[in-house]
Amino acid sequence: MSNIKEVAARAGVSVATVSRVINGGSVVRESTRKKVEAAIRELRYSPNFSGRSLRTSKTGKILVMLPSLKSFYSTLVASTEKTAKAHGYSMLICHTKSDKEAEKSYLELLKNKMADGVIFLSTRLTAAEMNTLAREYPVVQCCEYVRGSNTGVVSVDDEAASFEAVTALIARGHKRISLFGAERVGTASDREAGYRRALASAGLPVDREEIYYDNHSAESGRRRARRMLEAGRKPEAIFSISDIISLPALREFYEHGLLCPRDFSLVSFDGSEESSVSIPALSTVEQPREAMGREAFLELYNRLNDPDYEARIIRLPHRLVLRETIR
Amino acid sequence: MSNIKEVAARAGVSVATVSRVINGGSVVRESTRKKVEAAIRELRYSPNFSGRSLRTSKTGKILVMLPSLKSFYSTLVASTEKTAKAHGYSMLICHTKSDKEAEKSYLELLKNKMADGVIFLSTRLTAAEMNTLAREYPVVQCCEYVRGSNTGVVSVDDEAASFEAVTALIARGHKRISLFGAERVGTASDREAGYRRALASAGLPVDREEIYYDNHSAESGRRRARRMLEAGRKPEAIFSISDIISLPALREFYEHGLLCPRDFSLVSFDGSEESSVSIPALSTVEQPREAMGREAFLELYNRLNDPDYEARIIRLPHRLVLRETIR
DNA sequence: TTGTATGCGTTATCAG
DNA sequence: CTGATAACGCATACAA
Repeated sequence: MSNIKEVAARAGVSVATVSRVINGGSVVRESTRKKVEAAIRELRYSPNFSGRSLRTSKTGKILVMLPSLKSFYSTLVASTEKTAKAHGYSMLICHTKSDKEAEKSYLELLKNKMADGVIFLSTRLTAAEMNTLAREYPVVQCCEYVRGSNTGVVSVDDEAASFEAVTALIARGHKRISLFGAERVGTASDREAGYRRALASAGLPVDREEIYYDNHSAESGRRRARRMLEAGRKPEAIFSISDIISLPALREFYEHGLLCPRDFSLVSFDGSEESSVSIPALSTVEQPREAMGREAFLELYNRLNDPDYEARIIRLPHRLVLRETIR
Repeated sequence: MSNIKEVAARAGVSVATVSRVINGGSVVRESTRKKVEAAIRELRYSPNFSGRSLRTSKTGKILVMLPSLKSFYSTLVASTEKTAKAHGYSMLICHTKSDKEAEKSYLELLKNKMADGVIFLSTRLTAAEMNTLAREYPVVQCCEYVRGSNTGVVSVDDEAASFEAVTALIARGHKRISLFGAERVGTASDREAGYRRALASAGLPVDREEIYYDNHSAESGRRRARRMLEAGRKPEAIFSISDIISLPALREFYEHGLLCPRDFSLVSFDGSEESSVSIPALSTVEQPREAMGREAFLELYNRLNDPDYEARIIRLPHRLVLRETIR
């Protein structure tokens, strides 16, 4: 409601002085500072960010592109935000629903000077589009990322983690291991690569019929299971690239009388809250969400403060958690 | 990068004309419009929102306060956003973690003129604080809300729905029905009221020992179950005010050898995605998320366009879905 | 240590 | 139908 001019008038000083008090850093006589602060309080003044960012061409805001609201992201995003806040930034969440158009529309906020940078937790952009974007704005991809992009990247070693997960299945004596995967995104390919390497290492053949591609949604979990059953196959062991896929798949199998680990084994990816709560509890590759969220912001922050900062690829350690879905 | 002045220069017109083209509505000769549009394209111009909103004192943005990222909110929020977009607004998600300070800090965006209004999907504000806020800004509460607030409200009839849920339990012959509830928020009280009325209607006593208060988190689900077992009680039937609480509770009981519906029954609230995927699938009160998200925006929109608009309380129909957790 | 003046990018008023 | 210009709220260079 009130503006800096009114505060200045009330405090009997100029707007410049009020600005100095607000932003700190400058030398202001203690007594004037007191007066100004009193005026600010009395008028319940808050700076107008449009005015400020018009002037400074900074917004103090970053975007986080979220494909869906699931609790896996809750702690991750909380960690990003905490770190951001500690560095004077606030965070705005963009709910993209894995929709490219929605994503692009949110990206307009960058062009419109409503935000200074962006962290992708998932994206539908191509590598080319991503690179174009990153040339102009600070960009970091976290967890998932597209291959061949020159943005900052924070992730686990998806290939190695998947290798480990599938190897655990093999160690339990499983020979026919299906992949519930997804095409396109770099992360999914890496996980598939780990799957293939694990089979190869064990001298097991890769059966193309055992690879089930679909998108990254809950429905797709059920769909994969149904496809498998309709093809006349019963699961023996499954490596699934995401908890979000695993849970509905488990449910679908359950509805067909197939239970884990009695009838088959499953190892999944993400280490979401749900993985430890579900019945049976999922064996899964846990990603260090706290650290990932933090590092994602920090990487962005470097670039935010230095246009010439060279983007890094940051790999964080995963942890394979074996629970009830493996025999 | 480029601004309206550069576009004007390139098109050989004044900035006023460019503005007219951008905003439509005004009469502009077809040929000049073409020229301007070409210039905009060539310069890849996007309007600077800070400049615009400084001038118009509108932002075209609304805030959505989200206590946590869970898939229950995914479709709801998607529906809000779709409706918002259709009305020329974009939506920013604020991840409050049910933390009052975080909430307040996001509310600054209103004061800072970064957003025009706010939808709460949950809040820690008191009724007084909520009312103060609503006097100054457009505010709607959706799903959950605090009692005695004069904001717009969109919800189901929590009392009636709970009555129905508990009555279903009673109809199955259950006599000792525990409540997994929460104090404070209006919604939780309403659900508790429905629970009490159902018991009373059936001539069943309310045993205070069977009421388990705690907060609205996943951990609290396990905690409640543990408390019950530690008190030497086995569950017979449970009415839980949220799926997010029910699932971990089920898991905790399961770890103690207690299974649903073999050993006890449970009816829950929300109708989240997880409720139909879990094993066993939850019996739950389904909220019409799509409609709720839509109506929440619409209610806000009314107030956005008319400061004198009188806030309404909008009740939407729920649906009791009986699945596997009830015998 | 403080004040004055300018301009950030936009829209809207007013004149032409 | 179009152009010139003031004003929105703020931070800062420069003057004092």
